[in-house]
Amino acid sequence: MSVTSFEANLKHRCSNCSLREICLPLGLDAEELVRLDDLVKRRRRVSSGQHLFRAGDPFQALAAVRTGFFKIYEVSAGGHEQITAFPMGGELMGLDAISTDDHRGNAVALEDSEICEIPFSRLEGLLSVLPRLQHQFHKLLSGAIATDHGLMMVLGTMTAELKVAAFLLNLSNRLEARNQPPLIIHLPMSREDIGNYLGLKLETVSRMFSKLRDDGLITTEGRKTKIHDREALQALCLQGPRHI
Amino acid sequence: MSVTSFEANLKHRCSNCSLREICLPLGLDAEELVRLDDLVKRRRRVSSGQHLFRAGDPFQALAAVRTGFFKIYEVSAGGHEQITAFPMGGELMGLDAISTDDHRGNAVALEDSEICEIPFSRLEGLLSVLPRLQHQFHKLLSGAIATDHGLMMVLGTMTAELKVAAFLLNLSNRLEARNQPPLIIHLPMSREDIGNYLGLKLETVSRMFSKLRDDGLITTEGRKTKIHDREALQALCLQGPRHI
DNA sequence: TCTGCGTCTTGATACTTATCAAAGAGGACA
DNA sequence: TGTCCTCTTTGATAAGTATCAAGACGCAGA
Repeated sequence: MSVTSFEANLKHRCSNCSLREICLPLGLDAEELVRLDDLVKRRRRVSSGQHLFRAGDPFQALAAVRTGFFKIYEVSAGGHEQITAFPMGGELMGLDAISTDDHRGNAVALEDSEICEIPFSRLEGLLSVLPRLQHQFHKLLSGAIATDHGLMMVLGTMTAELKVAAFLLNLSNRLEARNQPPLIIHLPMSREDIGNYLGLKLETVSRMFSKLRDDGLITTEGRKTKIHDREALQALCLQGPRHI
Repeated sequence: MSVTSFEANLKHRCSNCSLREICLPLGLDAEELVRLDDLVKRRRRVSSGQHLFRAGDPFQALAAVRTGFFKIYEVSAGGHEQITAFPMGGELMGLDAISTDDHRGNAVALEDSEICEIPFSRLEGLLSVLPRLQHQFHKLLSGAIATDHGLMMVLGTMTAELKVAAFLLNLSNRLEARNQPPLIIHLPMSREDIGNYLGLKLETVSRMFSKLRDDGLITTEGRKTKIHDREALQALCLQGPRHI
């Protein structure tokens, strides 16, 4: 197993984490942060291509992405795979497992990554005594639902071109929320992964990248994508197919 | 406003509710049930076609469906609507609003319905002192995420015929979980609603109903649908498109 | 640097679903 | 009971995306 632990030094604490405004610590005071830090002892590296958990694994802990990128996919009874999320820094993985005590999704690192492990039963204990942490946790759960609804909207109402545009804008916005350059996107996932996520085939994804490039909205260099006209991308998503 | 209150008599208590094994009360003892009942004072009727809440409304309470059927739809910035759920008895509405303090979705009753209103800030207070209720609430939130992932799977991987088959099976399973006849489905939503939910046009939905009927899997009589061969429907969903 | 292999792009064609159109069925209300 | 209106079904055609196929590109390892 290439998933290794590394020491919980000062750099690896919620109180110092650059993602604390996005993740569980949001809104906590210093004393509460200590309690949370005490819980989130285990930080782990997950190297590119490694699974952090698989469907059927017993659920014991949530995982927050610290650095890197993951993909979460589920496999239907019929064997079809569907990627349900591409979690990045500050996002929680495993929330859907609370209801069954087993993981439903599979989590794979798309690049060398680090995660913080949050033992769930201990977290629930802490929630009871830290109302602000409880509320923030509920906000994160609720936000995950809202995010999923956003993807449903994409899957249900958009054409291939709009899906890809919305996908790039989504990444751009999430980078911006993390104070990273929002217009330079290094996609860690393949065209096939993007297609799976968006309900498209990889060839169609590739064509739509080409179309957006030909229309001057983006430039592409393999997986490195630059957004040239963010407003036009947004307008495209807003207005929908041209004929409407 | 046709949303009216009715008295909280004995029949309208979590402890006597036929849905208590599906809803928030699951796993609570008698004493805990009293505490929850105390919270869920307000029961309301919502007549067919009425909105219970709209996007933008301040979020103050969750709502549990007691009887009847709702649809939840969201409107994108571009004005496209997407139905994200058809909640029925025992299911919570408004979970996605916790993260923003405003509702994102719109809830409309598809038939005369009754709901239980759960003031959210008071609920959070109660969760802190009732660990079992807290855990059940987290399970319901988590289950909502898992349900959404199931819909993503449908939207992203299935053809029109499979989508409709999966939709009917989903309803059938939910009826069964409520001890209602699982093979007789009275659809309270239009073909257009079903299509919106599944990412299809209403004509396509109609054609797929006809196809399933011609294949002997169901019979239809307007919105009343009977499942004749549940196993075949399940097999259809499992195996995917014939050519695979 | 060269080779090999997986990923990506592009093209031609087939298939699925949307669109446009019209007729039929069902329910609400007078 | 009859009429109106909405919803549903069905058909013909168009559009969008998948499929099949081949070549280009890029990266890892020799």
